[in-house]
Order: sequence, then structure tokens, then C-alpha cells
Amino acid sequence: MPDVTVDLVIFTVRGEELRILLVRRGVPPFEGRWALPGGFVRESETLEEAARRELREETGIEGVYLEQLYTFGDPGRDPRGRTVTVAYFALAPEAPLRASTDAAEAAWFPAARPPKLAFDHARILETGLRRLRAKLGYTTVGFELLPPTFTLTDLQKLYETILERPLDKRNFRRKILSLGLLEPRGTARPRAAHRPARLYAFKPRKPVVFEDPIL
Amino acid sequence: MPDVTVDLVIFTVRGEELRILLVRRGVPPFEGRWALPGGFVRESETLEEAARRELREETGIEGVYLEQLYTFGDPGRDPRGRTVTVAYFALAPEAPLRASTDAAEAAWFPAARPPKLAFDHARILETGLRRLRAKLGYTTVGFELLPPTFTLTDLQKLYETILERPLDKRNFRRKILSLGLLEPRGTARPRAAHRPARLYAFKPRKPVVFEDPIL
DNA sequence: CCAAAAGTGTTGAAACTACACCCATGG
DNA sequence: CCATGGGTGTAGTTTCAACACTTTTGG
Repeated sequence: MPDVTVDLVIFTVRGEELRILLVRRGVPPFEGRWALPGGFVRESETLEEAARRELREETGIEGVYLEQLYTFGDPGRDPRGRTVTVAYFALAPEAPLRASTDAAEAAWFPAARPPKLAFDHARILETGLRRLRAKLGYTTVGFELLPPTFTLTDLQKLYETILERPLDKRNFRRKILSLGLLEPRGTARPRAAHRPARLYAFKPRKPVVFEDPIL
Repeated sequence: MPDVTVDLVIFTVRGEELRILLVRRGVPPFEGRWALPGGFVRESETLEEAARRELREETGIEGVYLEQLYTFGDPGRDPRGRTVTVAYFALAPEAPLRASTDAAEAAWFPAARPPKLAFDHARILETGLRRLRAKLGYTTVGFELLPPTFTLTDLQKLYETILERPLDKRNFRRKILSLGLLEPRGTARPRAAHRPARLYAFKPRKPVVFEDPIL
């Protein structure tokens, strides 16, 4: 009768860097190490509810995109005994971290070079990264990393950051606009001495999944 | 401390029908109902090992393609108490079922119209079907449903059966052969009064995943 | 008027779709 | 010789990748 936990791979984009949220462990095992936020699933909640609760409790983040990622259950992954963890994958727009209630310390780290992680969390992170990159190609989940209104340049930089490759500006814009999912929202006041960009909002409430690749 | 089980959605293709393997429950709850094969995860085995063990014990099937599908853990999915199940997804070439050791009765059913299933197994099956159809489009997992050598017509019928739509013969052959993954293996002796078909074998040991759609 | 990012079209190559007839065999 | 499934090529269309200049603004 193993313990069942949920762990969260929470992505955000800050500037031109993809980041993930980690919490520092205050108790053994792996005391002092950074780890994915997570915790035990309670008797009466669904797995997704548990994930949302831990997200809220440990980071103050609410209302973001969340999906089940993969389940890790190798014996020995937790030195205290058999533990099966259902990993979830969350996408949050850049936002300040609220002081957390039950986690000691939480902070954003570069997803590409995280610190040494507790348990098998490095593997879970890897799995999350692969999934995020794959899903950019045929869904609009990437839009979940942006604030309610954004420019096409913001969106393109986001894609380039996550995919770690440059994209052609004209082709990118044509493709994204042809999806018909963006709604013009006026123009941004320029952040510097140059032409101001148009703002857009993503219309659908939930991310859209396409059969054919969008990139 | 929930129980952790594995459940298996095992697909095969028989003739022009996609089928799944079910076992009849011999004990309550849902006594007499058909259910996905599965069982408890043991203390010292990985989740995948548990899935392969159950597969072997309940159906005699070994050495087939297996991947983790999704984890279901709603409270109330098992009337006996909290149970989290890690569902796996298996693809087996058509083969006779060996008399099983610990399952009462096992049989193949049409995946599209299964009998009433125990627990939330109908939902698990749905998830498996969606995954199988999606993966046909960008991986070679479909080949795992065929015997070691097969004709292109066999393969096309397999795709048409699972996707439930006709495919163009010439385009299909061109596309599949252009992947460069099939090895000619002579010709089949004709099953009837017509030109005998060429046989092929799938070269790679494991299924191949493509970035771009193959269908 | 200069620097900086925003915005915009076209062309050649590649991939996709639709489509019809001859081939080899067993009976 | 006939019925049956096996096997093959092309043309029109669509999609994709590559590429450079003009616009608008603040300083």
C-alpha cells in the first residue's frame, strides 16, 4: 500500500528564459535540496484537486493551466518507502510568488539548468520539458504562459525560448493569425523609441488542440 | 494511503475489427462484469513491471509493446475504498489466448462496442482508444499489432480499421515505404486466386516516433 | 534625424490529394 | 478465361521555407 503523492512541474517564462518553480525541502530526506512542489493526496480529493491544492498552498498560484504529466513509481525513488507520484504540469504567466503558507521557500529557476533536485525530480522535470516542447507544436498551451494581452513578438519570443531555435517572423505571424484564435486589443504603448506593437488576446477559454502541426 | 493498481488496455486487430481484452470478474464488486485486466502493484516492482506481470499472469501475453497511458484516481472509482490505478496500454498481434492462471475468464471484445465494464473502465478504454488513434498519426506503434511479416494491404487495413476511415492505396504505400523502415521479405503465397502480395518486416526493434505526421 | 522594433508579400520547392489501369494468380 | 486483390505514376493544389524593406515611434 504505497503512498500516493502529486508533484508539480510549473513553468513560466521570464524575459527570454523558461523557468520552473522549486521549493526548498525543510525536512529529510534531501533536507535543504530543491524539489518540485507537491504532497500527499488526501482521502477525498481527486488527483487534479490535490495538484491544484498543493499549487495553491505552496505557491499561491491559482486558475492556471494544469494537466497530468506522467506517473513515477519506481521502488526506491523515495528512501522512506514506496511512493507513487502522479506528476502534473502547470503553465503560469509571469507573476510574483506569494509568500507561501506551508512551504519553506519557493523560487524560480532556469528550466534548462536547475540545481540538483531531490528524489527523481530531475527525471520528472525532463519529462515535463519534453511534453511542453511537443505540445507547443500542435496545441495552444503556450499561450497560457502569457498575460491576458500580448504582442505577437511576445508570443514568438516565447516559442523561441522554449524550443531553443529561431523562428521566421513573417511565417510565424501568418501561421498564428490564420488560426483565427486571436482578438485584436488595440496597441501597446511603446516600451521604447519605436513603433508600438498591436496587442492581442487569446479568445478560447481553454487551450485548443489541433490535428495538424501549427509549427 | 490508497491502494495502487495497474490496469491494462490491450488492443489487437482481428480481421477488420479492433478488439480489446477483457476478463470477467469472479468476485465483488462488479462480480460477473467484464473488466480490464489488472491488479495490485507489489512492493518491489516498478509500475511497468507490475503491468507486464499482470499481462502475463492474466492473459499469457509477453514481449509486446507497452506504454503508460494515464492515471485515474477519483475517490469513489472503487466502492471498496480509495484506489489509484495507473493505466497501461498494450498492443499485441493477433494470437490465441493462453489459458490464464489467475483470471477466471478472458476474451476479446470489439473496442468500439464493449460490454458494460466494471469501475471506471469504460473511461479508461476511451482514453486508450484516443491515444491509439493519435499515435498512429506520428509513430509506428500500429506496426506492433501485426505479425513479424505482413503485406502493405494488411497494414493499410489495420490503419483503416483503427481510424475508421478509408485511405488512398497509392498514397498510403508511398508514404509508408518512404519512411525506410520496412524490409522486403519475399512474397506471400496467395490466399486466393489473385496476384500474391509482397511481404515486409518492420526493421527497428522499437516503434519510431516522428516529429511530422505520417498520416 | 537616428535608432529600434513593428509590420508586411512573393517565389520556388516540397508535400499532399485525387484518380484509373495493368498484373499475376488460382480456380 | 475470368474473378480477385496486388501493384504502379502523374498532375493540380496546397503548404512551407526563405528572404528584405518600409513604417512608426521616442529620444
